[in-house]
Amino acid sequence: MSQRQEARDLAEERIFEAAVKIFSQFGYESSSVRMIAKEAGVSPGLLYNYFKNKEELLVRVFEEGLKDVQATFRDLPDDGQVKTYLLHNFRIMQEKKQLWRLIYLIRMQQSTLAILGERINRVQKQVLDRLEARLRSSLGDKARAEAVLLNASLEGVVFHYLFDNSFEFELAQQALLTRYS
Amino acid sequence: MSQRQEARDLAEERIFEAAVKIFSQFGYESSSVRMIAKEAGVSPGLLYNYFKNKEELLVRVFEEGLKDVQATFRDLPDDGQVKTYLLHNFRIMQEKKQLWRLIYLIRMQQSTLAILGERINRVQKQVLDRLEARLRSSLGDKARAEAVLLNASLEGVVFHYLFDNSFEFELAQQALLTRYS
Amino acid sequence: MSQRQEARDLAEERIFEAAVKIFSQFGYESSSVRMIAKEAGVSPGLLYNYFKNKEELLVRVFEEGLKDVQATFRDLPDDGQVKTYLLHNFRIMQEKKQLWRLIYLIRMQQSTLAILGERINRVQKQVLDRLEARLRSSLGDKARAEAVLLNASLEGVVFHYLFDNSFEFELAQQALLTRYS
Amino acid sequence: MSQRQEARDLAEERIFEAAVKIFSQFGYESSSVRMIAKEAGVSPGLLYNYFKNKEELLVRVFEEGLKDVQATFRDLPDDGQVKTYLLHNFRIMQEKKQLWRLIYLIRMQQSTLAILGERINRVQKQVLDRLEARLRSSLGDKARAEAVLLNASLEGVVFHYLFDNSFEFELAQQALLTRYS
DNA sequence: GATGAATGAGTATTCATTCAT
DNA sequence: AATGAATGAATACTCATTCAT
Repeated sequence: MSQRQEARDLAEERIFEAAVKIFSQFGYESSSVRMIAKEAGVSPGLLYNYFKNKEELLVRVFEEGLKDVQATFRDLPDDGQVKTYLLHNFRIMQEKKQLWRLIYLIRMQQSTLAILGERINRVQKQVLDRLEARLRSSLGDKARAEAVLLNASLEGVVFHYLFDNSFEFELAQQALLTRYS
Repeated sequence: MSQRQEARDLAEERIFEAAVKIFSQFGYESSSVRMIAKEAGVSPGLLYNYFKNKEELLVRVFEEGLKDVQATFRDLPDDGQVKTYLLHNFRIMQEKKQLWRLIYLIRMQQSTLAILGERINRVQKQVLDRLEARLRSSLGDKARAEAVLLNASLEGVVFHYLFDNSFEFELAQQALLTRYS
Repeated sequence: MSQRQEARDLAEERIFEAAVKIFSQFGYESSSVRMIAKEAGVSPGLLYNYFKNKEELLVRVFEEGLKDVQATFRDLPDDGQVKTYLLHNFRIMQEKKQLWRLIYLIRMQQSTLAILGERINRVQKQVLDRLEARLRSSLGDKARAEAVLLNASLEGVVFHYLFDNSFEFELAQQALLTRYS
Repeated sequence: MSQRQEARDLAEERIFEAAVKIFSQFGYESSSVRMIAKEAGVSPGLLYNYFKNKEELLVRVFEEGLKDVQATFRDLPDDGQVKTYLLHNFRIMQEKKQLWRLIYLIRMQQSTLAILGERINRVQKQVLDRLEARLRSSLGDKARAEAVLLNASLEGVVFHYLFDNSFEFELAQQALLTRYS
């Protein structure tokens, strides 16, 4: 029973990893279930033992990925400073590049946003609130505006890092970190 | 003859507008030729009287849009200051919302980047160089790094404006403009 | 009135020639009405002023072509000998290559044969009867069998001449003519 | 697993047979994938589980058919005489009527010749060379010309047998065999 | 649990034909 | 007579999904 459960988990895990890889590479619509199954080394039919359909697979991949990122954030030592927050972001962005690509793709696609938009909005709000809190002490009532801008700036940097291969990331990183030291 | 030409222009224009709308809403892959034809109020076959294929339609939409944006930029009064540049961007972003959405979607999708990536890279480089030139006088050799960061920040703001409907644009805009006044 | 008639005939003639060329090159199904119109230098719509549809165009082309061939035959001096008949065939085959290709294509295509099969059978019978008559004096009651064989042989040579570009026509021609001298 | 394989083989076989039938009846271009699927009693999509595309289906049908014919030739007792060769041809022509129709259709259609012309030319050359060898002993240096003519004559007979339902095959056959006895 | 054969609706594109001009 | 814009059905092919094994 336990063995069977493990086998199940193994297959599910492989499908999962494959889905992250394929979705992040080709986007939701251009990724076929067959491609994911092949990448996972299983038959196309097996996906439907674990996921109701392609859409649910995307949702689950997104949810798990988000949990993963949030857990990583929690585990990193945090002194509440903005600089530390930025460094964490740059680190995770590099470690979970595929996942981040996927999250951005989902945020921009009407079809996927319809499914996951609500969830994304909640996370955005949380992120923004925490960033505002970090800025509050030094900036006072300008903290909210600066938080909104900093969040957008950081996402702009991440966006370029993920999708623009001529992006001079080091320069942007240094400039941003210097500003918050 | 003149009536012919009018009919031609009208149909082409309607297909064009429909393509901008549908592409920017769903992205290239998820937009079907049928959807575009329906939106334009014509039969699917008619598209091929005006555009060689779906890909050429995308390219034309992109090229025309870019030309339009560049012309608008040229027509706006410019004192060479960063603040003015930002204001122009915010203005165009709002006026050409659909087009900008489309450009972002293209930049993130492998299949469309394969078609238009080269063109986009050239524009990116040009934008960056001009931004660097504006910053040169006040920042000296830190101008490049700041240009890269500012460009990313601006794009982050645009990104949120376009795809995040809970985005507090006014706050971000003020914060950014204040910094460069 | 007469001028108009001439104009009509001119356009019809050009469509005709174009149809022979295109049909014989690509076959009936693979030839598009647009291709024929383009080749004729007229608009696609004009075809339907002269021909009810694509099928009727084929039928008319075939009929006219056949008439043309038969007229040519009639005009050539004939001494009633088999050899002369063969020479006439080789000559026309070379002069009306396109037309002959078309006739062969029609004879082998179910769709076109359904339309023209009856007509073709009648001509075949006529050809065969005349050939038999030529052979009667020298061969007596074996004339029919020899006529059937000779006709098939001749058509085999024509077939290779038309569709097999590695065919050694000169050799075959000499061998056949020698046999009937 | 065995049942799987049986199902596979059965479906593939049915599609194959259907393709032979439809292709030989209508030719390549005029045969639609739908028609073939319907004839085979399967859904159109299933074809692509067994054949990469319509063209590969044609190639496979052609190659298999040719192999089959060549094997039959090899298995028939052969004394090296022309008459025996002719008899073999008449026999196979009758047994593999559909296949032979298809081969003739392929040879006359530009689109299919582009695919299979090379292969067909090689076979043609081989056939001709062997025929020449059979004739060499009795005809000497006229063997080549006679081989070319005989081959064309034989093909003319086959052509009429396949595509002309008023063809008096028995007469032609007797006349040809008599000549080489 | 796992397979992969099978389906059928969907995709981009072509094309004979019509008809207002 | 002549045009060519417009249509809609047809084409080859793909793909998410189901289900017997």
